[in-house]
Amino acid sequence: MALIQSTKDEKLESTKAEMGEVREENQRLKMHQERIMKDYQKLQMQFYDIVKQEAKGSPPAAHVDNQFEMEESVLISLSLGRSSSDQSKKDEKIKNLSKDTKNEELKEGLTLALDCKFEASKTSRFESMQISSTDNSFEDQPKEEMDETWRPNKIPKTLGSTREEEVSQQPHIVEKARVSVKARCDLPTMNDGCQWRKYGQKIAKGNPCPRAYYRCTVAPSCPVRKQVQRCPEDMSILITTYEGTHNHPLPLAATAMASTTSAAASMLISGSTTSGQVLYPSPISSTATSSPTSLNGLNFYLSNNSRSRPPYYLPSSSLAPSPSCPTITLDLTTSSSSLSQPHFSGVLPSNFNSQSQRLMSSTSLSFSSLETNSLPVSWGNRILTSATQPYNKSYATPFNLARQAEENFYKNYMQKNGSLVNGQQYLPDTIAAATKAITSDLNFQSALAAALRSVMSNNGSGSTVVHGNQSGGETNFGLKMKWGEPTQAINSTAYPSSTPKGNNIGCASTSTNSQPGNLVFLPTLWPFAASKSSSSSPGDNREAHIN
DNA sequence: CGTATTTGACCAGCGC
DNA sequence: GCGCTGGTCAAATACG
Repeated sequence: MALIQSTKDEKLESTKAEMGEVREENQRLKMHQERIMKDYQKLQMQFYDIVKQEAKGSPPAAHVDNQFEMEESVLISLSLGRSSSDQSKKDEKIKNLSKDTKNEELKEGLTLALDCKFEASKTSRFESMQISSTDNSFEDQPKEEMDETWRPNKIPKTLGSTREEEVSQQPHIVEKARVSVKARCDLPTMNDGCQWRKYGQKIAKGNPCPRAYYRCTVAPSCPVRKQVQRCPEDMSILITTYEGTHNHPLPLAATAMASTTSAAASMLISGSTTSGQVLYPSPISSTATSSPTSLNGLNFYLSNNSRSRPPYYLPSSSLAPSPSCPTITLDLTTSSSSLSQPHFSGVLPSNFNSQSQRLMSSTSLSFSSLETNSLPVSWGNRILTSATQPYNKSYATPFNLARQAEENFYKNYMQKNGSLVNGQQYLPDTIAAATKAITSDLNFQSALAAALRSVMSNNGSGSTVVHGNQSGGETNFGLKMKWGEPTQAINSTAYPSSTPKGNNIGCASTSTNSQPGNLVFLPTLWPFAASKSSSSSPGDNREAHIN
């Protein structure tokens, strides 16, 4: 009996102890919550202050803390190509945020920088640019292309014959390019708004991390593939390589990535075709070791830091200098000193009929406007998770009301700019549109071309800095090219031709003869969401885990 | 049970 | 021709 009693006592004691622990934990959580709420309210106050000040026409408060800064850093990219300084970018962003501004010019800027959807229908400004990709819809695409599947390894075989003829008949199509996006992401894949089905996984040579192969499943015949691989140097970095053309309407969320990659690819293509020369890059698509000094929105590197990374840095083995697949890498991981510095890395194809005459260089642009661990919302589900979860409106606390007000503010803003789908933010739109705005700019292209020519004529030594600058607040970008010592001479032949496809993410074709200065495509920007995919939030995308 | 993922097999390209 | 490698297929398996 006494034994039973003592056992009960023990249980009681242990339960009490457990309760105590739980209570303590509860207290800690409460404190944590209070702290978060305080932070939030503080941020909110700052936000309203800024909006208020903006309404008065005065500059925004200088101080922002991390959270706001993160948001800001995202939005900074909205003004890429438009403003010339960080402060002006901030101002721009603030202006953008004050949605009700009557400033038409500002609206134009917004449209230019933000709104993929608007711009798709807006043909005046970039008419010359909007060629195939926006039009590569069902109606305009030849049926054989519609049904065509991705044949990365078969490209060289098709070069000689009908393919080339097709290419010549389709001036809008540039050669096939791959766009890889390098971003920090804890998730198995970046959430780019599309639906993907995993169809394979392979261990690539030189990289212990398996490479996963995905196929777009938004439409059954969609030839778009992507490869996902972790960067072995930093496992938190995810390298996603896109290839192919969506032959179906994209969900808005997906247009973001498509636009971004397309812009990157167009830059890659236009740069190469403009120069009329082939850069045989290092087999490494590297981020530049030199930090850009030009902060005017865009920095374009050509550097010889090829040895700085192991070969497996490449997102795809086939991305090793492939004649048929020039690759550009959007590096969203660089935490540079300037938050607004974009970063691209481009891997251009070698001259495919020669022994590799190499120029140990790569092109790179940085779009790392976010802090190191931050992804655009829909790419990193961490943030998105909070965005997709509706606030519990049953609690009509001042806190919640304020939050709802702010939510509505953003919602209106995003809806106005076509970047909100089902109440969710898709910040890649931001980057995508910014990229597009940049690459759509003829000045940029000409500056790029000039820089390339300059670099070429420099014969691989020294550095060249070219600034394309258009005053009047329209475009302003810096183009910086750093050049190292090429291991071999540049081979000045044109890009090889490849699979002819209008490609919103960089796949397109030209004939063997490059067409200088011919930017051939722009992102696919569907003004509507696909019926199937529009209902799918990024969280709905089922993507397999690597490992 | 339907759909997605896994994973070994297979195929093509390429270098030697 | 052979081996290596990347990419894809498809049967088996897992999952909801």
